Amino acid sequence: MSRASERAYGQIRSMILSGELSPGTQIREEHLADSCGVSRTPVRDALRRLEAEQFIRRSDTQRSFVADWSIGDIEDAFQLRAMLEAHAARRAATRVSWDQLERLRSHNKAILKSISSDRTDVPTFIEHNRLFHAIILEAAESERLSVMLAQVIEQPVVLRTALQYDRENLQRSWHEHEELLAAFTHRDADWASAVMTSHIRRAFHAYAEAHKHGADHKHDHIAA
Amino acid sequence: MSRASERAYGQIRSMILSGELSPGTQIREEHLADSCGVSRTPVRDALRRLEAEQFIRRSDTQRSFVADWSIGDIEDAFQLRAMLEAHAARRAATRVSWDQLERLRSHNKAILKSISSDRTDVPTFIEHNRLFHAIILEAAESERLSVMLAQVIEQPVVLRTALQYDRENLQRSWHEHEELLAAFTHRDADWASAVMTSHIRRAFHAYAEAHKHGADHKHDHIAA
DNA sequence: CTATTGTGTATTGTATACAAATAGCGTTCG
DNA sequence: CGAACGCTATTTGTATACAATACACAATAG
Repeated sequence: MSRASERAYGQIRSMILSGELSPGTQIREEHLADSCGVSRTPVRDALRRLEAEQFIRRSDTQRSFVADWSIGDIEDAFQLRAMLEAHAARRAATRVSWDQLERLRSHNKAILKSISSDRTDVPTFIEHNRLFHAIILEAAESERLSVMLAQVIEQPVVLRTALQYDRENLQRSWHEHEELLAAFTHRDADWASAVMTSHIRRAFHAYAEAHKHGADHKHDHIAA
Repeated sequence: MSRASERAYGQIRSMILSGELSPGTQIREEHLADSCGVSRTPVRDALRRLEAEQFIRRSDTQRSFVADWSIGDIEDAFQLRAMLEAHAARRAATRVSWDQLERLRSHNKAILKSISSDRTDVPTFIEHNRLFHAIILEAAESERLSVMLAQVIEQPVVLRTALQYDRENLQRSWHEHEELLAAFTHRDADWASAVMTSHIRRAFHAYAEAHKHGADHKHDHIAA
């Protein structure tokens, strides 16, 4: 995308992710245009994209609001994510190249390193984790699947899930990745799919566990 | 959406569906603006939506083209659709209301009627079929799932699939709907899911069968 | 003859002005 | 007192002008 439009998109998105724009807030195009330093045209562009990605909802009369996710919506997203990632793993199992396998191994080594030192390096963990999953998606060779998964992965609360992990969860994550690698090495689609389902569902319960305390779910994003 | 924007969207979409805009064609905003009788602004709006729905692809340099689906892409779409609709059926099985069940039965009655007369009424079949599936999606109660399924159902080639059905296929379709109704009545999620998978996969093979003749897959949409 | 750079044209991106629609609120009427 | 109406301020939608960018093709250098 072009400069102004891309900038508006990124800026609004991170405002939502950071909680600066809290769930349920009404969005005014001109206001955002000012705070992004561009005109309304690229802001509108960005809003349409964010709407398609379900970061933003529109009322029946065309007013925009920051999406407000209930705990049910979040479980819903995890359920879809589990299904889609399992599908990706299944496809990847029979398609993954030697080069991709090497890269997967390398990222999981980096993950191990990030949780082995005295102080766990969570940002590094998150980044290599992201790349690990991205390679599987690449190996799955389905443009459509990639687009869909992006919609379900990059949601506010989901993005923050890894931050909830305690050390034990992070280590399990590494271990599950290793098992995934084993499944890929044996080209075992069923195995890969099952491990992935388990991997994502555990992530959901880690999230739910961390959030079942604190009654006001509406502001979890900010508090997390 | 507002009038001009909505109109542009519908018009461009049907131009793609009808083949008036053939796959691979470059799209020029001003040209479409003229043929829709609106300015470029709402056209751009419409293009963004169609891009999100994967009717349109953009080059790395921001030029728009009508999406050109290979047979592999189409199988891919059917695979995702089968998975997502099965998931919808699974969820619907335990949530469907009495009223929704009644509506499902009524639409399937209409389907039976449309294929029972001397001359099968395919448009009527398609419409009631669409509504039948829409009610299941409604009963599944997942906004996100609805959005995703829309992306995968409403593709050019998929829309035309029913037209490919011979009478036998249409009757099987009715029968599978009846079985789905039985599964719902018994609140049997596994059964519902399995029937739905089967239902969609059969539709894919009906499509593939009808299209394996005729070498030039690029123009199937037009020929169909 | 091929590759590369320059220039004009076509196409998309952005800003702005104006039109249409909506919401909030006070007023009036039942 | 409450409901319906209509006004005004606010917000979104559309058109248009202009800016930036990409493409096609020609000219030129190697």
